[in-house]
Amino acid sequence: MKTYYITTPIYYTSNYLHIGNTYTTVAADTIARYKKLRGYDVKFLTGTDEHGQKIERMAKEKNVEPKLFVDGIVSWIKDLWKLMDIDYDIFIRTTDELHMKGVQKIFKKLYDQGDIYKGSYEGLYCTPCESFFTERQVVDGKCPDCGRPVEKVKEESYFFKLSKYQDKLLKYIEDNPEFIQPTSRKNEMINNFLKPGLEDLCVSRTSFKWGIPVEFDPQHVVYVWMDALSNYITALGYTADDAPYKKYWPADVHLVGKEIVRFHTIIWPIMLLALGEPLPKQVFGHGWLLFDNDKMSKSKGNVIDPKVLVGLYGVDSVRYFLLREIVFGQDGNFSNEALIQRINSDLANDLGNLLSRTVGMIDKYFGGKLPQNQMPLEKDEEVKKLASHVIANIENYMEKFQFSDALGEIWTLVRRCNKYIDETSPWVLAKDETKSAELANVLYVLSEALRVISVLISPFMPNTPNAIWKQLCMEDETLRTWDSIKQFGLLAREVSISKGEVVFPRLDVEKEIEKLKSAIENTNKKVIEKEVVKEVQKEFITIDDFSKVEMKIGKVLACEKVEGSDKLLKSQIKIGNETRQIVSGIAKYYAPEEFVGKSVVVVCNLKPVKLRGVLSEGMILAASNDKGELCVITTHSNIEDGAEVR
RNA sequence: CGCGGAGUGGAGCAGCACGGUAGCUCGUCGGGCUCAUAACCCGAAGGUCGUAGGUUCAAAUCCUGCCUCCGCAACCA
Repeated sequence: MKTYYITTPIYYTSNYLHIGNTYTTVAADTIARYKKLRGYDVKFLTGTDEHGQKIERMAKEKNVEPKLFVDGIVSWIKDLWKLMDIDYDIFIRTTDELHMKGVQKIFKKLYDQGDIYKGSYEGLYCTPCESFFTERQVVDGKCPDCGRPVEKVKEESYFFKLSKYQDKLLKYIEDNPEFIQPTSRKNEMINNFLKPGLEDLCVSRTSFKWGIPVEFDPQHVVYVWMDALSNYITALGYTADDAPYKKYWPADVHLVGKEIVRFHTIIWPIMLLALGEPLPKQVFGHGWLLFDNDKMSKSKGNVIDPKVLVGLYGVDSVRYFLLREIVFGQDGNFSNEALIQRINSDLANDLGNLLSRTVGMIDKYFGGKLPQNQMPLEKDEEVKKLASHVIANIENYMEKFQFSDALGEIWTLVRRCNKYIDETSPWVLAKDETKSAELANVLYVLSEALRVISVLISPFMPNTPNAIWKQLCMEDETLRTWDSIKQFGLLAREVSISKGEVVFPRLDVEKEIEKLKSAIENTNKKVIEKEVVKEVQKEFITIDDFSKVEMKIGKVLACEKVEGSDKLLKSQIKIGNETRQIVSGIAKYYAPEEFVGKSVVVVCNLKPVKLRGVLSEGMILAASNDKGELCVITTHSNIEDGAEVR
């Protein structure tokens, strides 16, 4: 059996995913389902990229282990894929043992053969933020995050010799026009990066720990791309013997967003060239999903949470919209109006209604079962002919991932069926007893067309076909295959029906838009980070664990706002015979002057950290709720500072 | 001259790599039908294809300049 290996990018687990990530994954899922339907042995890979400084830092802020932090996000993501009916075969996490081992081996191999060497990385560093920035990122010589000056810092790190392979890669790209799709992106890569020449890539870091250690130099962790990109082969057990790797690699297609085409068409192929492995057959860089023609971003508060949409309209509607509305490869636009309109006109009016009227007539005119005696009409031929055209066209479009066109084809058939009803006017036939055989035929043709349609939409919309099959009592699974629909008329003549729910109820446009708008706004208001901690699984600790935390009563001697921050207060706290400086994120709830004199609970043996560049030697305990309201813990009656809390 | 994308009837998009009647969905207007989810079917109006030049018998499509919008620039799909 022919194999087909398709991948999505692995998603970075610093936050929840939005509709854009969902878009990529839905597209990949649709291709995977389609290929399965066409008889391929498919492997569909997705997963998560879980390392890096950003995650290390976020976890630290939440006071959880990085692994625990990402576990929370990963389970959220897996839920999302379940919700979206994503039928992946492998879910790789970069924290998986299999992956980490694989990356270490790859790194070592490249080092041993001289493609990775030790050098020093010079970059612009912002000490309070503990981050490196590129020259382009820096704004007027200042850190783009906090606005403080950055300084040039040298750090020992390993480099990967991209330049060594650039000519080989250029040749490969030119010899394989299908490799980078769409073509416009190919030109971009060649002109923008390959022709000017590549710089060697920094592939290790010593400035943080949350990553895969370099086996032979554990000071270093493997940096970003070498870690992330390797997933496509480690997931198949690249380094193990007789692994699926041998069967499925090279990948048939890596589906990626346009912003990471570069990594997938330059760094990744060069890694593979260096390893002596075959290159993926294709990297497809699709466009972005914009919101009302604006880029989605958290700061703009216009991020669409797919769970909200699915909650309101169901998976199939959302998947249909994404794949129909947007030309794959180009940027597309999400808008509430467009979503509602698509659902209404295509799904409710055209498809849902077609099913409903067909089933309704079989019920009304024949008591729910068509008679054997049927008489074909001339008009049938047009429907049949169109059906086979449509199938052929879809096969064409799907090879090029033109989902929108493929769906458009299906809908020409749906519309043709509605027209066929008009042309044959079953309600007229029903009045004339001698026309009973013609009437039965009309309804048979419609049922059969619906069977074709149901199979055609199944890669795009995994649930709707079931509803159709149920209403048409189509239990025979051999009638649900791709090959079976190429023959019009396989469905048994005596169609029985069982009336069911309306598959896509018609929506009241204005009401729905309002509803959608407020639902989206509400979810965006929620402070996302708050939830992360909640979702991290709680485990029991023992009294010994608890006693590791040293807490004492402290008295606030002085307190002031931390400059450049609207959340932080810096307090001098007397704890017995020592005084400590502690920074806490409570400025929104306490004015510095009202905070002075309070007795508070201080965690004393917390590792000191710098917050906004200000040293903090401990933590003041406070209670906070989901609304973000906050209240510092204080004492009920007088007790001297320095007293232990236990 | 950093790189790339976009500019097509009221809205959203296709078409452009291989020049030759400007297509689709929604909306608007008119008509038909009544099986159906006030759904369906037919018809009509509406476009100097951003702009200025060029190539050509012929340009939305190829070339050049300009204008406007957007994105990327080594961890946003």
